[in-house]
Amino acid sequence: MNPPTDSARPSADTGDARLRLLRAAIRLFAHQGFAKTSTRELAEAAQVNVAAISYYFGDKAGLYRAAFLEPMDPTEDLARFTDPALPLADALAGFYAGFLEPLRQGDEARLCTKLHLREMLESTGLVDGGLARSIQPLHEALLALLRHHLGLDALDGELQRLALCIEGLGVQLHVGLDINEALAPGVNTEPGAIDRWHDTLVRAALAMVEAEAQRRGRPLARPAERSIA
Amino acid sequence: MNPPTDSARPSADTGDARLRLLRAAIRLFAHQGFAKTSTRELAEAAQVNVAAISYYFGDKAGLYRAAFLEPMDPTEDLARFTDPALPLADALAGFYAGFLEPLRQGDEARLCTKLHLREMLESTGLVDGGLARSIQPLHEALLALLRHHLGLDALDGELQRLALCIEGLGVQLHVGLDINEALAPGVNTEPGAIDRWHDTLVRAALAMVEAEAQRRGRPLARPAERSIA
DNA sequence: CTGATCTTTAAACGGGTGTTTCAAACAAAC
DNA sequence: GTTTGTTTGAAACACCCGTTTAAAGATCAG
Repeated sequence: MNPPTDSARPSADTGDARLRLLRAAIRLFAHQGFAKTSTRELAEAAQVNVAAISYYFGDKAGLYRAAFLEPMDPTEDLARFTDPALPLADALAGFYAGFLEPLRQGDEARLCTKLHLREMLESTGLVDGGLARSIQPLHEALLALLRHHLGLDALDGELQRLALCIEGLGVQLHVGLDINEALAPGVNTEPGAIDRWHDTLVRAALAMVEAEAQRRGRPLARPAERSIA
Repeated sequence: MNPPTDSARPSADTGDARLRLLRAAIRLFAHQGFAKTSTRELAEAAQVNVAAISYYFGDKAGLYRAAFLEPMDPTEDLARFTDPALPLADALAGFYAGFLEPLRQGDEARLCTKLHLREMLESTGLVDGGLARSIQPLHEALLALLRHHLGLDALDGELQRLALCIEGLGVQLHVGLDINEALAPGVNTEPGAIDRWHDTLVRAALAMVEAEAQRRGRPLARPAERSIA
């Protein structure tokens, strides 16, 4: 009669249906989006009655929100590169590590980021502030990092575009996971592929930042030691 | 009511209902995707009866296919940068021009590319080979360009990743049109924004290619004042 | 055991979906 | 003017959607 809320949930052992539903939601929503995923499909995938959706999450949108917000911890990603003492190359490596770590882990984490990416590209409007909470801080932190290493006081359009380009490289990896594999077979699947992508992305970002520093006639505050083998 | 106000229209063009439907399809499908767009919504937007969809295109999927394939001409984009005589910077400028031109034109072209991008990201399976036909040749051409300017005979993973990064920058512009504007207001809308994006992208790609040339110890045919360590 | 509370079940509801129907309206050829 | 073939319009069809309902099952304290 009284649906349990997220805060006051009964013992964990009974929440089996809830958990299965949540997992199925992450998978299906990530794969085919919100509109193309029906409640009956979700219920069947989770081996749960359709009514469980409204029972545990209110409605389909509530389930989507729960699946979306489940594992969000933006502060963790930020900590990897915001330290101003880090050399630029290391900071960029930390920045992209946040993008690549989900790929290293199992399908669960990968699907989670795919879900977030999907929301970013075509916002459903169901997750209020989900974008701002996860992306905006990352962007601000990257801007601060670039401003610091470029020795700039103010923020201008070129810096914004540079930041968006650097972020775009990371986003592209997830967004184009399938199509990249189609264009260049093995680029994502061969052993050590993720490490190679990491190196490539860091080098690319580094080159962009250095080129920008040169363009402005302001050499990098902390010249990154190139380790050319 | 007032079905055709243009009663004087000659019947040579099979009625403009088909065209209006096609235009509405491009707009609506690009904005909200296939699943979220209903046939009645399409008909109303085109000021056409619902039956016209099945009459002209068979069904909703047929209309989607028609809207998707309508203005596809990949050869035109290729011609902009495949000339081996072009300096690298000019070739890259031509490469990105293909991405940016739709942004310069009206909404029609922009929505068209958005439709293609959307299909690329979450393939509906409705357009058979639509991806391969439009993207694959671009990728191959870019690979050839890079191989030429880097003086490489063979094709390796690092070159593939470099090409995907360069393409990713162009894709990111369209994919992240809305979110980029949210993160950095004015970056897409201010006057001359597209020209600035063009410069930024070309510089970024150039920096990536030069860094790769340096990494391989094979300076570009047209080296900058960078000293080789 | 009884009774109370939480969970799951099957069926049903209203509404929206893609598609089809069929008759009326139309243009052009006879 | 009549006929013929085509284009349009409103309604109807069967189906699937998200959600709700009320009853049955499960769990456990007393």
